[in-house]
Amino acid sequence: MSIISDLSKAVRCCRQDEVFCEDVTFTQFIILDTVAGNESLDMARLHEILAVDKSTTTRLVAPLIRRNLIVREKAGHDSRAATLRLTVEGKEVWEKVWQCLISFIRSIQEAIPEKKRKSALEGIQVFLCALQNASAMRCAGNAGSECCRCADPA
Amino acid sequence: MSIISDLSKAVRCCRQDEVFCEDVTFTQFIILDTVAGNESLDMARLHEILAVDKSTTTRLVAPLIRRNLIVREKAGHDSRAATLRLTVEGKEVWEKVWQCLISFIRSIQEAIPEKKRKSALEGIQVFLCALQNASAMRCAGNAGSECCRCADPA
DNA sequence: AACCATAGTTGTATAATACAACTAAAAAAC
DNA sequence: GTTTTTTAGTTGTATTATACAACTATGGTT
Repeated sequence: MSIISDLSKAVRCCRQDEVFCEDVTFTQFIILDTVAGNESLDMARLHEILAVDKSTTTRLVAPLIRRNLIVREKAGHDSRAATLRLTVEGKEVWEKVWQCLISFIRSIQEAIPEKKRKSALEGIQVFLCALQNASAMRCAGNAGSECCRCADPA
Repeated sequence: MSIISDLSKAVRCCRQDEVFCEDVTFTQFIILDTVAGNESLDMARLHEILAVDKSTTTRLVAPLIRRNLIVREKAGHDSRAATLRLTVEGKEVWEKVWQCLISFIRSIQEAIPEKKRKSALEGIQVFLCALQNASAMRCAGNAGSECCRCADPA
């Protein structure tokens, strides 16, 4: 139990620099990073990746558009759909935050005794898989249960 | 890098049942649990444990008081200070959510191959320590740096 | 008595998130 | 070709968590 609360605290600790770098939140960076990995990206694809409500995707992208880090265009195949691309400024910001994050991750790795690094990374991956599976199972398994109300699993 | 984003996603997955159980969020449960572990608890102690701003502690506790799960009293030693206690109803809700959580944690454990359980738990603990250390170091180490703005480490 | 520090609250604000309802476009059914 | 259904994304509304600044009231120090 304390692991989950520690997990939650650790992630908040991480996100506490909510204005993470270049006035970009961690979630916003995830979006920049996802869009950077493609010439352009469908909104539909983005909210699949983010695993949030479509409305949330719209809200998360809006400040990045407002700040001219991302530009939104009509998709060729469907006028309802939109595609996203990084602007020149968006690429610059993405690079800067990326460097920031790299050094942060490096300091995490350096804080782990070298002999334990491999098993730590394996351990956490196994745990995260289990956590996600358990969450998915809980939603499905408890469907209709009054005890728990669940959103769709990611 | 993807570990941190997976971590963030996993914790959100966990907290996605934000109305976790009995209409209590995960953070609210943490508070109930912390208060339950003591006959009564100082607010000052609570916000040390939560590692958030004092104002945030006030905000987090308010809905629990409003719903009569927690009661706030003046501390004996200092009229400015407040102490918190669970009500009878608060204890009932705590027990219910606790059971919920226990079965959730059990399903996480069951989702991990038995042979890997010990190393997974060790791995994640090592990682979380490193993450928290890295966060603290980053705030301290970068003090004054324009690149990163930091809140106080936890 | 005056000044400083502390405990907690309140005003203000941001970020993330979701549900319901909506518009407009595309796909399916007839 | 028309009608109905589905889909992509937006908007209204709302909650939760969080922090900074400023505040009041109380306690501690000089």
